[in-house]
Amino acid sequence: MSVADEIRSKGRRMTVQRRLVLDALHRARHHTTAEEIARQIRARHPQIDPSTVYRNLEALEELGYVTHTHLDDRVTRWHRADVERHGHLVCRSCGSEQEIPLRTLEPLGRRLRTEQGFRADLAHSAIVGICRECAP
Amino acid sequence: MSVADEIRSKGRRMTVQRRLVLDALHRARHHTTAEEIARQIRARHPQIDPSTVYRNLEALEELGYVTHTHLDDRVTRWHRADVERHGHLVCRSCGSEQEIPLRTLEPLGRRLRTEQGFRADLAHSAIVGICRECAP
DNA sequence: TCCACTATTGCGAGAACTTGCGATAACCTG
DNA sequence: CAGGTTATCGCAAGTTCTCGCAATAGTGGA
Ligand SMILES: [Mn+2]
Ligand SMILES: [Mn+2]
Ligand SMILES: [Zn+2]
Ligand SMILES: [Zn+2]
Repeated sequence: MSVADEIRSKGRRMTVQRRLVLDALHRARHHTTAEEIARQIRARHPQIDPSTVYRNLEALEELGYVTHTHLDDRVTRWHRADVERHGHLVCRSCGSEQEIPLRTLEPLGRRLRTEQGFRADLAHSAIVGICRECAP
Repeated sequence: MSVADEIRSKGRRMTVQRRLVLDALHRARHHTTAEEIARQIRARHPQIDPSTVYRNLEALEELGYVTHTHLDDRVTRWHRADVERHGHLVCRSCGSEQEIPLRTLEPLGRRLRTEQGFRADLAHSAIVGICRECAP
């Protein structure tokens, strides 16, 4: 079953706008911003409103094709849901970003699960701190 | 040395606006939003611009009197720097917030420190997930 | 192939900040 | 306790994302 058929089977619709957002996420290697996706799409299709891009990212996330993470403070980063998940370390001094395997974060996940009954998504927000180069 | 003197000794100035922001943070028990602080101050001093509140929160953070955390996605929460730090668990289903002692997060902090040389600030961003009540 | 239903769109307005700028007022110095 | 320096302010405009609404266009069924 194609993605379009899957989407339709859930009572949603496959529009040209939705397809374009999905394509843009496929072309992007890593996490992109909604603004960047909107910029790319509007370069060829200026009539497509940015709000449509934001709404489609949300819809595609509900449908399970897309997720988002938060790297530095404000911006939301979007990416396909089928790429391997990983955590992020962000240096608040130099801004450098580093990926870490989820395995490193798992012990904390297990602890929160058993002690608090909380199922943590430890890849959702980057961990902020000071990187090796910036530490005195 | 008073806070005002400390601030002046760093080449900054103690204005009525800055004092009001500091007072508002002192009155607030926990994390507040910039908007809430601006609302309180403007109730008595309508001529004070919201942008002044935003700029003062930033300045007071640089000066070391204030810090911020991120609970759910969009809003930044501000609080005095001298209150005890703690982590947060936020449920993405029901939105509930729960505080957890930093002690729970410390093992991960040590691991990131030794394996990556990264000094993590694990209280800066809340951990997102599904709480006990919302889990099936 | 045509139709009715309604998910989705574009647009305008709004929320929540951010930024540039000229005016104001802290503050240090003497 | 003036006077000059400049940090800080208020204001206006810009940015990024959100939301309500009427028009449009995918869809499944006839
Ligand atoms: Mn932050
Ligand atoms: Mn998020
Ligand atoms: Zn760094
Ligand atoms: Zn919950």
